[in-house]
Amino acid sequence: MIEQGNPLALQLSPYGSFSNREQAVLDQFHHKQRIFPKGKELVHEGQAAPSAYILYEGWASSFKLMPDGGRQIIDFSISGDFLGLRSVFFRTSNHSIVSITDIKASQVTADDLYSTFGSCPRLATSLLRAASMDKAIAVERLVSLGRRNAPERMAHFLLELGERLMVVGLATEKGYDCPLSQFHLADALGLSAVHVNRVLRDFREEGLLTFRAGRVVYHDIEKLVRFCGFDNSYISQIRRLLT
Amino acid sequence: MIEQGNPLALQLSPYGSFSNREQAVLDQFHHKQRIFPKGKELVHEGQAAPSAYILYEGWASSFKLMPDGGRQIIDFSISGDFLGLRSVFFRTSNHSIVSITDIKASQVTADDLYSTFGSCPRLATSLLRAASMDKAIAVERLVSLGRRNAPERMAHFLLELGERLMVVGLATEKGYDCPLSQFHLADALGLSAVHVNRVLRDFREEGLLTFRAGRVVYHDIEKLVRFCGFDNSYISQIRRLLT
DNA sequence: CGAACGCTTGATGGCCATCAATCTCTGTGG
DNA sequence: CCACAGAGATTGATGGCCATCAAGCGTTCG
Repeated sequence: MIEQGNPLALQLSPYGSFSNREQAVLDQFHHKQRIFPKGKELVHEGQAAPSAYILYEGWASSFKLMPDGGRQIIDFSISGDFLGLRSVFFRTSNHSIVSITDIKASQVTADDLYSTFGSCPRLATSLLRAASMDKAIAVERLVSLGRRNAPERMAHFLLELGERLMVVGLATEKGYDCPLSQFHLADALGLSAVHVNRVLRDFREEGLLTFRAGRVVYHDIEKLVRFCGFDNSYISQIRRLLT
Repeated sequence: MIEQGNPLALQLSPYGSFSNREQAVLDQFHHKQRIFPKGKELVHEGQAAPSAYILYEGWASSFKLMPDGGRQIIDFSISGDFLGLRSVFFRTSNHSIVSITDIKASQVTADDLYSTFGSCPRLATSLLRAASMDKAIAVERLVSLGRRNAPERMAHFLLELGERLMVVGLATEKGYDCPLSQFHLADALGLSAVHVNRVLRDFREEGLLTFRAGRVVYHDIEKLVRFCGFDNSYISQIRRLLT
């Protein structure tokens, strides 16, 4: 029942399988996809953004700029994620969204969404659940920034990312490809890029994991999990249903 | 059209006025309210929580406990807020919710919600919007923890709280009553209680604001706003429509 | 009246930001 | 084909913000 080539369906499918009609709506979104180049600003903070996006391939980041030029990355988006859902309900978004790599995405207007809500209420519920998980991730990031030190933050973040990528088939228990720079990590974890570098070096020297040349390789994933107290239940609820 | 005595209606009303029928549904929730004592655990992390709550009076906090005994407060809930919406869609919640004061709240079951969605789709949309704003607040907290120092965090937090309280008529431009201890502030802002104390002392000595004996009094609110770069647009969208 | 809780202030130290310099790699234009 | 620029990675030195430890105070409540 699940179309393998549709990551959005993959992300939503754990919440129940879809009827033909619902599948058709999902595929309709899927076929409207376009290509956006790396560095393209999809949503600008403070500006009206009448449409959202479904991301099918590539990476994007949502962030907020500080008056002093600093940047706080709220989240990274990967294959199958919804972008800018918030900006559909409010007039303006409170953060910007920019593609990190070239991406394939389809634009979804507010009207698309509202009509979907009307004709396929179960899809609406699925969306709500996806949004809920979105918030769960934000909560975990909050905990990281508030109560974990730099190495714990890094470990937790990289493990979480791996779990999310595994849901859409882009990671194994060995590791995953990751186009993020150390600056990206720094801005997401509330650290300086210099310190990110040191933490990654320590991880390498202690045989925990290697992040190099755009690839994350686990060396001792269980030690990592223990070290930062990673509990994947908020993500694996999904995976358990998939496999 | 707005019933003055129903804070939930007050919080949702900015998104459009309600029909009689919708108002009736809201009032139905309103009349099921019960009293819970201070310190009551409404939702326990990791446990099934089949129902959510609508808070009508008093304060609550949602938080996550760390393995080392530390605590990260995710958010405080005030009059009119929805509690544990997440735990309705997932089997388990990823954080606990405990009342800080005695509270009046009504329990809302998952079935209540689903049937509301069916009969009053505009209420469903209102809820989605409320949840969206919830996330906006989480995002602001993320930015605070990631990129602001202690005094900026404090100022931003107290201003945001004031704006939220003003929406439900519990704050003026002079200040507001606030039952939070310095430990609460510390656990929300990712600081130690000792440092919270020092920051508040500095605010007092510099004539910015006074937080004492359960009351926050602004002395120079504009300087505060400038100091931490507070932008209330994500909350005031609501207030502007109310007044 | 003692205990518990929250608030307050001082002293010490560690984590991580900041500044600065070097190195690699990639792409680009002369 | 090479020189050059620019982005990202790496390492060292210095210092500041804030955690931690410790002690004393006021208030509330059983």
